[in-house]
Amino acid sequence: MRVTIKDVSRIAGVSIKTVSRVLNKEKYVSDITRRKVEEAVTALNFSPSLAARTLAGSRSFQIALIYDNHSPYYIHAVQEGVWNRCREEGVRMLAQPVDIDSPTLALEIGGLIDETHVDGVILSSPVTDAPAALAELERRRIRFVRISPGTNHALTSSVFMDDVQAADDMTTHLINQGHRRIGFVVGHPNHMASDQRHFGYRRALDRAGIAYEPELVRPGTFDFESGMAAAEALLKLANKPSAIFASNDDMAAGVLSYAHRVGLDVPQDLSVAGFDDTPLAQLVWPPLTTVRQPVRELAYAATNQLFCADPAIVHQRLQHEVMVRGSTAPLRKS
Amino acid sequence: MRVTIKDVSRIAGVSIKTVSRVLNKEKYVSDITRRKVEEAVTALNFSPSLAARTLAGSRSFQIALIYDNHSPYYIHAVQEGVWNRCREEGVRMLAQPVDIDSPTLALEIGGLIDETHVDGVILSSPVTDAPAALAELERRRIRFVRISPGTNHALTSSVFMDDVQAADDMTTHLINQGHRRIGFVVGHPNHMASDQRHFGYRRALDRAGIAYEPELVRPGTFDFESGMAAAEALLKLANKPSAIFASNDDMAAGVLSYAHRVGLDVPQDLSVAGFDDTPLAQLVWPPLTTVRQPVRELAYAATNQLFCADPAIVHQRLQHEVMVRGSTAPLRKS
DNA sequence: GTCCAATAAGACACCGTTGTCATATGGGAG
DNA sequence: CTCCCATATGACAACGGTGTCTTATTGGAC
Repeated sequence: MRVTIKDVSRIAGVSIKTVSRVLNKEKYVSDITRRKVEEAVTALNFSPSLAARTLAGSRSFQIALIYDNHSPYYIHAVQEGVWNRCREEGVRMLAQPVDIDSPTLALEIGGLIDETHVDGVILSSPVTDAPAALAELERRRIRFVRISPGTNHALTSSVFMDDVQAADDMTTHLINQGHRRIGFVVGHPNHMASDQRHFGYRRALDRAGIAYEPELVRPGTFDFESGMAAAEALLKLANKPSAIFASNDDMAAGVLSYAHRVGLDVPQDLSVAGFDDTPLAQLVWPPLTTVRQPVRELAYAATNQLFCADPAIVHQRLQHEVMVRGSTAPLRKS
Repeated sequence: MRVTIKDVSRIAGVSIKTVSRVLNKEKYVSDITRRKVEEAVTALNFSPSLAARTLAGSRSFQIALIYDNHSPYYIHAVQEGVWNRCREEGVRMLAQPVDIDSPTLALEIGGLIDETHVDGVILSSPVTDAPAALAELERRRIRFVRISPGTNHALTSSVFMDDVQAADDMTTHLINQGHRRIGFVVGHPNHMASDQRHFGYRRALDRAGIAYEPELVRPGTFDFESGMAAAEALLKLANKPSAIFASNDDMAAGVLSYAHRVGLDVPQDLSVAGFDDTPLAQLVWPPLTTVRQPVRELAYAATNQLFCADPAIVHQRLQHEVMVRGSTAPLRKS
């Protein structure tokens, strides 16, 4: 029924082992033989069974992408980046959502690896910092690369951007526009990036000689509602901020929305900045000034490192960019 | 190194075939034996190799989800729905992005099936209507279920919502608010849903005795920019509409954005309605009146049908809902 | 007491590849 | 001319499970 390597070998007039050699681009195959095999493969439209290759060989031609992130945009971009690199390599990507707070996290990841024999794993933030996940992967001595890890940098290769510097850059941009009272909305406490962005904000203020005021800093959870709530709290202060920097775009959209609701004009009455540059940033009014995080590129680079033969641990930093759009403006003289 | 069924059989003191029986919940295993095996499985933390099961058996415990949709929100919801049902079934989901306009589409899908031996396939719109994809799946006699197909309904089981009725309902809602000149932004011509929503709009107008005016209908491609362009065209008409119904949320966000840009107040000067109820609908100002499309539920139901033993072709319609939010208001008397 | 069907469990081939080892050939160094 | 190594190919076992067939062992009907 199914076309197998035997059919190919019969048509090409060689042994199955030789077909296998051609398939795996091994040395010691003559050009004539190679061509015969390739022709037979094309003629029969043969695709080797991954199951058989996995069972017999030492690779499975599959890698897993493990994530627990509730931003569809982020996940989508990560999947795209990983997939693009996988496709070049002829490797399948298994996208695996998990819950990092689940007590069975390690079991799930272990089961995934046992069942699928994946050749490697990409960990997307915040799974990058789940101790149970890291321990399990270490225990199995499986190769893995992390995208934007927050802790334990020495553990594995990773790719990331400089969240501290990026938040510093954005804050500095606002300061340069004359703002002195700048509100900040912190991200979800599960994400290490939240803390880093918070620190970048503080560092920029410090360098500019502006006092850090706790009342200008509000907790958030990276979602729209928490941005709105934070905006409400900040704008009800007696001495309210002239700009609000939310540490992701969803929360910035929440700030924007609250501002509209109470009749504030953005950016004339209030400047608003976000972080991530998700497509959302350009789907709101006014379009958000935000930090572009190169998610697709990060995912692509991480996958590339996984495929890289060299087992050395490499840390690769990709460049962020401050995208200035309509939601920020110089401080109005009052 | 790896824990195999042999290790389990040794610990449990039974043959590997008996372990296999327990794993597959077959009949004719005594309770005592079953318990012994289960204990050994737990003790060794054994997960059977999917590769071996696939090769030896008649199932692969994997299904493929094939999509080509550029809306991250939509894909994310579909993946979640499919994944949720798969997890219950102990089956892995292979998420496979494709390009429906690629000349190698059939080859790619064929290769995927040959390589992975998937037990079934879920097709997400608009791959549901790509003739090359359908023909390839038919040829291989592989079971597949479609989510929101636009054509060829008799071919397979499917789940969908009534796009015509939904667009009709939304248009009727606007008419009930007093609007008579209602602009419409058509979706991407690749998607059958575009045509259906367009027809629903027209049907509602017709029933209300309002003339269908081609100048009020603009082409779009389901993205923000095309929504903005359509809004510009519509609002520059001599006799401009008092409401615009964009056939998805991204385009509605574009309409909103253009309206803001030219200083129109929504909904006082212009009502805007969308379609899909993606999270975006609540991340813009004002929040969008839109049609809720039950994407997660559709995906879940489709996967459920795939797992359903009964091979009968079933068509399942899920209910939509008009979500009235802040972007629409009764027509102002002028 | 005999027979048969239902229950319970094992032996063994097989799925479609790759890894290992054996074998054959050709050409350059000595 | 011999020897050896690089090149080229094949035979065969192995990977870790499931399908099929065979072989006990019950227990109820006659």
